[in-house]
Amino acid sequence: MAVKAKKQGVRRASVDDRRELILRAAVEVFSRKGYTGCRIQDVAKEAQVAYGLVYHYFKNKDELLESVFATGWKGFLKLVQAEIDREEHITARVRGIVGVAFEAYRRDPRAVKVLILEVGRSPAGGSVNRGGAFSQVILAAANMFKAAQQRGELPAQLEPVLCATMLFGAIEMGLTTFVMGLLDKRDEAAIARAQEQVVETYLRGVTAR
Amino acid sequence: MAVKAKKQGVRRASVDDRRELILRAAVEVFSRKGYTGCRIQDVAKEAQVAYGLVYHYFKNKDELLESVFATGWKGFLKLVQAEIDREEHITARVRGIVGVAFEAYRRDPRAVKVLILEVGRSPAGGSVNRGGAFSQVILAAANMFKAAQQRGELPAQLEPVLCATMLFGAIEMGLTTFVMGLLDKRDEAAIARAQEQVVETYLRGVTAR
Amino acid sequence: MAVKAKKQGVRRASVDDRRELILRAAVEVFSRKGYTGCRIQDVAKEAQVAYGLVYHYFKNKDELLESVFATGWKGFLKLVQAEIDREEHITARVRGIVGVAFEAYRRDPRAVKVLILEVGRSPAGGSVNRGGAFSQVILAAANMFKAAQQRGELPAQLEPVLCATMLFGAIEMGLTTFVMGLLDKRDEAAIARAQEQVVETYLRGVTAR
Amino acid sequence: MAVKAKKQGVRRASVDDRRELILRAAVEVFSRKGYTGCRIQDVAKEAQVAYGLVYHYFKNKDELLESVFATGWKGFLKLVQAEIDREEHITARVRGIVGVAFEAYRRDPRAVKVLILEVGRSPAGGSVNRGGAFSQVILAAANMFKAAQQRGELPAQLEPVLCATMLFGAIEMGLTTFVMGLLDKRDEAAIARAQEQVVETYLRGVTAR
DNA sequence: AATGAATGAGCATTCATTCAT
DNA sequence: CATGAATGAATGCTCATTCAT
Repeated sequence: MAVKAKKQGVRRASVDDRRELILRAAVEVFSRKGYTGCRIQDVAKEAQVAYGLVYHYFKNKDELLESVFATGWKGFLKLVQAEIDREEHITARVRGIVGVAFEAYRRDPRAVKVLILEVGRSPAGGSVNRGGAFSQVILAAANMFKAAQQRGELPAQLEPVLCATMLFGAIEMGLTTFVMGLLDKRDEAAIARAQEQVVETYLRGVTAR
Repeated sequence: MAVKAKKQGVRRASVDDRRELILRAAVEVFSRKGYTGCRIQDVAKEAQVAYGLVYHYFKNKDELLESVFATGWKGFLKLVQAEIDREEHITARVRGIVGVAFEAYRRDPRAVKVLILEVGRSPAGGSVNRGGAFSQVILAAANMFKAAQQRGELPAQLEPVLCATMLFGAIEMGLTTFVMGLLDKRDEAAIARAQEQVVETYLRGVTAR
Repeated sequence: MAVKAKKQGVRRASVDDRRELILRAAVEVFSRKGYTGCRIQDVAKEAQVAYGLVYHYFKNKDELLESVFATGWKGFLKLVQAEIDREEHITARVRGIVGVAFEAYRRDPRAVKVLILEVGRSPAGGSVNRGGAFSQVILAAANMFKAAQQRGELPAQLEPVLCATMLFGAIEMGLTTFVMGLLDKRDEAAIARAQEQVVETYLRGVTAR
Repeated sequence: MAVKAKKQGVRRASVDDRRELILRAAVEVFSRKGYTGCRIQDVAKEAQVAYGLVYHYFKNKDELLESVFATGWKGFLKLVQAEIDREEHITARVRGIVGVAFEAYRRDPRAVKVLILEVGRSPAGGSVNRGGAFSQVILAAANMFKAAQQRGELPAQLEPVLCATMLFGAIEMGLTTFVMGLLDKRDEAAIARAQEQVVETYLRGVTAR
């Protein structure tokens, strides 16, 4: 029985691996060629699997790309949520959130590039979910800001939703500076400085009176 | 000859009208369906001109979309540049730039939506030019910040390029809040408050020490 | 103006020709390969037009095949209707209808083969219309039989709808005998005898008491 | 050994059950989606067996469908043959054949629908066998009619093959009236009347002089 | 300049069939 | 026997672009 369980485990793992393999390949191709340029064939070739297997794991192209977002976003969301839930002063939480984002970029810049450049773009169908995923983070952060206001850690007159969108706007654009090549993405120190400046500027902006 | 000249004048005007007509139609369709979903046929139908006429005025689809950006961006850029060139304290200029962006949104939300959702996000081909257009504004603003630092209006330790990207990030996300429906886009007062908050937060962030 | 009208006429005619050309080609391929085996490419090749042109005139494969039915059926329907409307004894009308069907077979056996072998078969969508077209004839004939009953030309206890379906069933099977090769389709005399037998048997069946 | 035999017996029965199960599922799906729309996967799902198991019992899709016909047809054929072989007047035999067909419809309308809508109508591949199955009944009936003519029960000038095709045409169309919804398939009395009319009309048609 | 019919390469998607487990 | 993952050829359909009128 242990053996059988193990076998099933292996099989399961194998299945997950395959799916994961294709997903990774999709991220790769997607980040290189963008949404439109990404052909299923390229993904299959990149993953070194047969053409039709992609359709074994994903209903269609849209769902595949959807999953790319969902997966990448889910990981990010989880980490961000952990920072949001941290029982600390709002400044520490904001620092944490920015840190999570920059760390993600350092670890897998291509995945972040996809998330940054393609979120909100797509044929009608998918946009809902992606927009939804994005909204989710915004609203979670907005709640965090609202609570902070009630604890007196933040000026009451600020609109929490705007605080949230501006935070992620600052992060996004901070990273975009590297993604677009306006600053050198291989310069670790520059990335660190950018992170610092995003955090400090944002915090001063929302807290200083 | 006068008659002929007049005729030519009329014709030219007519030509420009046609071009303009198609361009406007492209913005319309583009904002509705996004880059990928925008078919030449849709544009022609929207402009109520014949299919092939689009190819008289634009070499191909890419050039058409390129022109959409160029035109929309050119107008925006001109106004932003005017604010950048204004001989005033950096805070006034920043206020001006944010004002220009929000005003543009109030006047033509669809065009702004296109600019926001599609700029810098595109299949390989056009990215250069569009990215270029975007970079242009960033770099112009970066220069403005650098000069402001030299005049002592801004802390010297800030990276000017990041100041610029963060400014536009804040603006973009401020507007995105409405584009994505997180805040009510028909609520004029909310838009005004958002503008105010974006400006104030940003300025406090970069100036407060 | 006359010239212009002529030109337009020519253009129209040309357009109709193209459509017609493709339609004929579709009948040809369809009768050879059946519904499933009929590839758009084959139709295009048969019509000697470009692949995409088929989609210029027909929305998709289904609509093309739909049109094949509609066209073929329309012609048949018109002739049958003429017989139905003839102001004569029911026996003469029935004779006329059978004559129309057999004549159509003599003239274009392939088209009749398509009509006979493919009616009622197809992906869900199309079947409705084809079934509808078929129902139309049945119901028209049923009305004819009902009127005949009221004129006392036919026993009152017969169900008119059944009279109609049985008539066309007799015709269909009479022709099927040749389509399936149970009787020699090149034997003109055999066809004539079959027509005779279908008519006589059917009429005796419904009239004799 | 007894045990083994028993086991084999059980296995055989089980095997037959499995085969039968798949066959039934095929009829089901086939009647719902038609020849083209019937995917192996659908059949497997309907039978609640694994995808590949279908290929243990049937060489390929064609053979599966072939078997559907063969099985359904075999049962029908057997009953029809029994009526054909009955040592009675031709009218009684015809009555019997019609009765068999209508009874089959009452018992399993879906299977009859498949037989009616798909027999003799198919892509090249399978047509031979299916057409063959159909021809078989026709020819058997034709022989019956020929013998009846020799016994003087039927006019000699009738073509026996045509008598046979017309009989099955009348039956087919009588049932088609319900299959196509021209008459209410839930109205038992209507079905009975239809059967009556088909028999009487046909018999009067072929016998009355 | 204006029209829209014609072209065909490109791509997503399906599905019968095989095969390792 | 049983399973369902894996394969890839086949094909419908789209849409940018050209061209005759």
